[in-house]
Amino acid sequence: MSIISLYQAHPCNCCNMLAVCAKDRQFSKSGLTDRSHRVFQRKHALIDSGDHFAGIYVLHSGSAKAFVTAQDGTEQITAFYFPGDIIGLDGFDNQRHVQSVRFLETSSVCFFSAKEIKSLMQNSEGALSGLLKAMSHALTEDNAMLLALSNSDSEQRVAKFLLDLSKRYKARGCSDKEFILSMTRTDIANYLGMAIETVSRIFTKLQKNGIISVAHRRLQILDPIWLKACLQTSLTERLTGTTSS
Amino acid sequence: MSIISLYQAHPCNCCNMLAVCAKDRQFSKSGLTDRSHRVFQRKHALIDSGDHFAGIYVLHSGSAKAFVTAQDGTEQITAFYFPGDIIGLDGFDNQRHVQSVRFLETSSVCFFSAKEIKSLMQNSEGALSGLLKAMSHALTEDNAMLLALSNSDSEQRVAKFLLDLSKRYKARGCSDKEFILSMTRTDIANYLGMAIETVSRIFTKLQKNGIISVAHRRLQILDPIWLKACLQTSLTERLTGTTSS
DNA sequence: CGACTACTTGAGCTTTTTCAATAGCTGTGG
DNA sequence: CCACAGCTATTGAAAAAGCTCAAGTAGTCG
Repeated sequence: MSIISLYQAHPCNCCNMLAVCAKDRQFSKSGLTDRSHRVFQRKHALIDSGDHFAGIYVLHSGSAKAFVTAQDGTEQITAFYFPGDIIGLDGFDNQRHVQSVRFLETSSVCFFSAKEIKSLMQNSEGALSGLLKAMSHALTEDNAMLLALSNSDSEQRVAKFLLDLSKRYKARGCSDKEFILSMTRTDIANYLGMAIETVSRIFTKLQKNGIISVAHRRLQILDPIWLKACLQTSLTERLTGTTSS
Repeated sequence: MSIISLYQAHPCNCCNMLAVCAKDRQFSKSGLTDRSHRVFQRKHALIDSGDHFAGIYVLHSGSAKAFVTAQDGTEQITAFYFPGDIIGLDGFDNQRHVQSVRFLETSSVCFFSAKEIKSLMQNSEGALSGLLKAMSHALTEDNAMLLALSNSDSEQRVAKFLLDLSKRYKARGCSDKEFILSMTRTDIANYLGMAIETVSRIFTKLQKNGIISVAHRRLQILDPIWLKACLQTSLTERLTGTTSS
């Protein structure tokens, strides 16, 4: 029940999260009071591909990325996580993790062991349907991403990416107009399936047209309407020759 | 338990499937004996996007495709299903389906209502972990697809697609060297995120190089080794100028 | 302060798409 | 049994989108 209500609310404020984790500690009074919360630094690994599946994590603060690795070593980022997101759902299959997870900044997570999950699921109908929902939701996200990747050009992908971030920040009570990109351009490019130079160029283009303002990691969405319009048509199509200096 | 063992085994033969569905009928002797199996014709819909989530289906025979639809009406195929595959897992989130599902040929499915699933999950630990596995597996598949879409060129994608099909047919006891493509070129192109002409050109190219033989819907993999090699390097790179007539 | 990493920008090149034309297959009806 | 319509697939040529390479700038960390 705890894991799930948390997932649905996408809470950012620590109070919610702590309440949840506190509830969890009450639930299984065994010995994981100290293990249930862990803090990690930027670039550190939460999960490595191939790791044994011990349980799932709820991101408490900070942010993280998940990626899969091909035989030739190339990596593909499959998700970015923000507070309240559940990490490690890919481990139920085969009891091993397929994805690796690294933090993008100093972050903390709350751990739920497989045993805890199992008993939660069997004792609480809400928890069960909640977990199924969470996984189902992750599937939907992936599908949306697949759709975006194969049916959109670079500009549309970047626009979609920014709007997604905006939505997620808003859901967490943060500003949806101005936020810090916790991932590098390289991460963004990888996630969106394009070259880093292309990301850079599109940022520049959007900025020149007054749709966003981007300086280093700080991003502002100046014109959400136009940004949303980018999802449909390409900028150059809509502006019939603008490119003002 | 029944749904799951079936998923893991990926059985193609009807006996296995029927046994499973029979087991299921025993389990809930209510009134769904007649509703549990349904037959559909080619192009008919099993699920439309937005449909209320009633339960999940196990494909019994035939094949199907799932796709999501963007605001502008463009569709993106997200999965192909073969006997034994579970359909409809995206519905747990929001109690509505995001994906639509259409059959590629005359097919039959076995239905498990949400109620049945719930009681199965709470009474059988195996069933629970099995369902979680199935969903987790679907996530992994999606991630693999994401990886392929953004890190491979067209040739590698087509090669991967054919090898995947081959593997899935083999798992179902069918030949992994020769099979019928139940989907159109358009479907393949859509799934792989490329133009239909590109699919056609790559098929031609692979055939000219003696790697596959393709006539209409019948496909033969003549040289699996080379096809696998296509996943790594492009054909033209490996053949240092061949293009024999 | 220097090395390093992250980011931006330009130019040529490659891949893939788009457009257009053609051919083949399927099913229907005369 | 053939002809026709409609869908499916192949092929070529031109155009576009995005990638790679290369160089340079700007923050960041020790």
